[in-house]
Amino acid sequence: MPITIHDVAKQLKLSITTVSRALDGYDDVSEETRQRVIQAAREMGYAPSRAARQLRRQQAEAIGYILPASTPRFTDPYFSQFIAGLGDEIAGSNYDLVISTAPPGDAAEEMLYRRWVHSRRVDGIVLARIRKQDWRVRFLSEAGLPFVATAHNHDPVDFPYIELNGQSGMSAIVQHLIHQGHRKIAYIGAQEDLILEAERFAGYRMGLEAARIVFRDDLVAAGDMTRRGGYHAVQTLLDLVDPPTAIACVNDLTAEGVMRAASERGLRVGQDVAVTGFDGIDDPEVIEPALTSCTPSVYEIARRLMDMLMKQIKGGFIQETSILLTPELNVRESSAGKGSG
Amino acid sequence: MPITIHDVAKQLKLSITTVSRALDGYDDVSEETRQRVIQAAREMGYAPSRAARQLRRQQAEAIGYILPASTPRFTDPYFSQFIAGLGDEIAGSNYDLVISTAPPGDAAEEMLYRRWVHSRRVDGIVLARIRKQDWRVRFLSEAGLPFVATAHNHDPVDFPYIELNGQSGMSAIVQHLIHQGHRKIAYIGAQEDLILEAERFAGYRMGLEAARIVFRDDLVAAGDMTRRGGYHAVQTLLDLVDPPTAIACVNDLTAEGVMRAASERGLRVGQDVAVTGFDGIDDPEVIEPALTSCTPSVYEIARRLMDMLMKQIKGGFIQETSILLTPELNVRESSAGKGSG
DNA sequence: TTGTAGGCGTTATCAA
DNA sequence: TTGATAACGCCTACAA
Repeated sequence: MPITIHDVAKQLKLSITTVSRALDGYDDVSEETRQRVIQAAREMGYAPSRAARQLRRQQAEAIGYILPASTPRFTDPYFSQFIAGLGDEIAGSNYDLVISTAPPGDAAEEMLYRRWVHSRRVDGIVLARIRKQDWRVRFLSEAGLPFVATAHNHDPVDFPYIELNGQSGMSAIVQHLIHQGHRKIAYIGAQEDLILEAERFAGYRMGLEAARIVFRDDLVAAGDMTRRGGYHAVQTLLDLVDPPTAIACVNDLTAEGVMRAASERGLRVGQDVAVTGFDGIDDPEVIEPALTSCTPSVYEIARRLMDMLMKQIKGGFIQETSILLTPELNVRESSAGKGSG
Repeated sequence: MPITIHDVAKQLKLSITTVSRALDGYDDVSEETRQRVIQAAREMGYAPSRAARQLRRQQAEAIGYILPASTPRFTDPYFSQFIAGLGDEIAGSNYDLVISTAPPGDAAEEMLYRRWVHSRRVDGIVLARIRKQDWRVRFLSEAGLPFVATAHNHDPVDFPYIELNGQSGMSAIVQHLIHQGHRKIAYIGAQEDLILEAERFAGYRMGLEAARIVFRDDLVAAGDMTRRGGYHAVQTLLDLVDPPTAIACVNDLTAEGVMRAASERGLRVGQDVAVTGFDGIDDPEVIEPALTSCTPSVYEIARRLMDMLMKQIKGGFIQETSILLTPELNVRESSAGKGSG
């Protein structure tokens, strides 16, 4: 039988009101009483019942995040880091992070969102992988539930998000490579229907144009944002009669696959060939050479996103509602080498 | 303003009692009434308030899992898959999965567990990475909160777990390697305070002994269950005057690091050197050669673990309280090659 | 500075 | 078969 506020009150011969307010830090309770209450609460192992407090306060004190588990075995470190960022940021408050998995676009996904909203399960939601047309956006904004997202889309509804500017970021990467002396710069992209692919590819072309380098479409290959995708996509590029000296990848995972393929062929990454990523996965798992990518990292973005959501919930008002971050280049070994001109 | 049971009752000119029971499937309500209630509830978008129901029922309808985020940027795919397994299994019920992050052994970790228990935040907990001496075990069993773990330890307390038998598994791996013709078999282990390390290492030695191969301690290196750890640990082994022809790793990630190091040195994994993992991470990210590891996978174990916990919570009694699975070998390319004798 | 009392939305007991 | 009513544990306006 768990300890309730009544037990503490009885023990101290005080009313539950006083106990409640002493614990909540109201200033209309004498310092001496407060100390006694705090002391007793700790000794008895008392913590307010979550359910009761939620009912009374009409707040769930929880944030929800639905993992887009397309396969049962998703393992992009992007999501681990994203969750870590959300978790670390929320840790300071006493809000909880509630996580569910559902395949994107699935009926189960819709059920889940509805249940969370109708049963007032969470006070806010973090939306990942926004689709071009996303019913969730309208649903949540109609329900009046605060949410933030990792990208914007073309829905008519305005909502807060933080997004890395893929175009300027990729353009900067290409210009960096050019600055290193590279002229034959390849690009490995993602699935065509993703917004981020369109933007990053546009950035790639922009970067080339800025240096008046002619676009060669044999230097473009399609991956799928996985290591494996990068590994396979790069094979054709490396087999070319006139192969690239630098390879700009749509994300970090693709770049890791590329590096693996290169080193299997005896090419030294950072010397014989330059490789760059995008996303800033800061991963102790990753092995040298360190990957040139950009900041802020996913982890950082997740933290800011959570902060933004909490402010929205608490204050009701946030200053910046939509943030388009210009990524900064984080040059490391993988693109240190000089191109062959 | 969310819809409550009163709204539904008023709309139908029924009492809240009837509505509640119609929705909960009691059989003392006429079929006609039930249909009307269900219909109206759906139309009005009614779902019972989580908080109120929890308060009344004295149940949180949630399971907790604390991610051992040693650094802010943990990214072991093991955890992604573990979470996916928990999430997919719980999805059938209307329980939620509550996830927090805390560095293992940290004060914050302890606070978190205490808060969850005292505020009756969760009905059960999944414990990962059990330590040899783990205060959590005693704490939870004293608090009477159901929990399950991914391993047992030497605490005097009995608790339900599912565990891959590290000893027999690793022993089987070593014997497999011996069968392939290897005699110089190295082992790369994990942190010493982990139970799984003790067991898997014991399995390694058992496997050698079974074939009367003399144990060489220069063939043992310590990693930390990361790719990077495997990558570094294997360097010394490969630099030996009399290097190993096969390397058994404590987990899949370590093995990936080892494969990377080997291929950088021009060694063909599966031909020049055999490498094996442990855990059965079934990861679309992983690149060839396919890694010899074992089944059932983490994902599978997570599902069974969640199932076990739910049964314990619901029924109060579970048949098998501790399951020691004998892992089956999943031989793939990485250990296909023949040893040099 | 402290105590009394009402109600948050359910579910469960009992009576009609 | 249905309805009135009492908790569940907490917070807070109001009274003392």
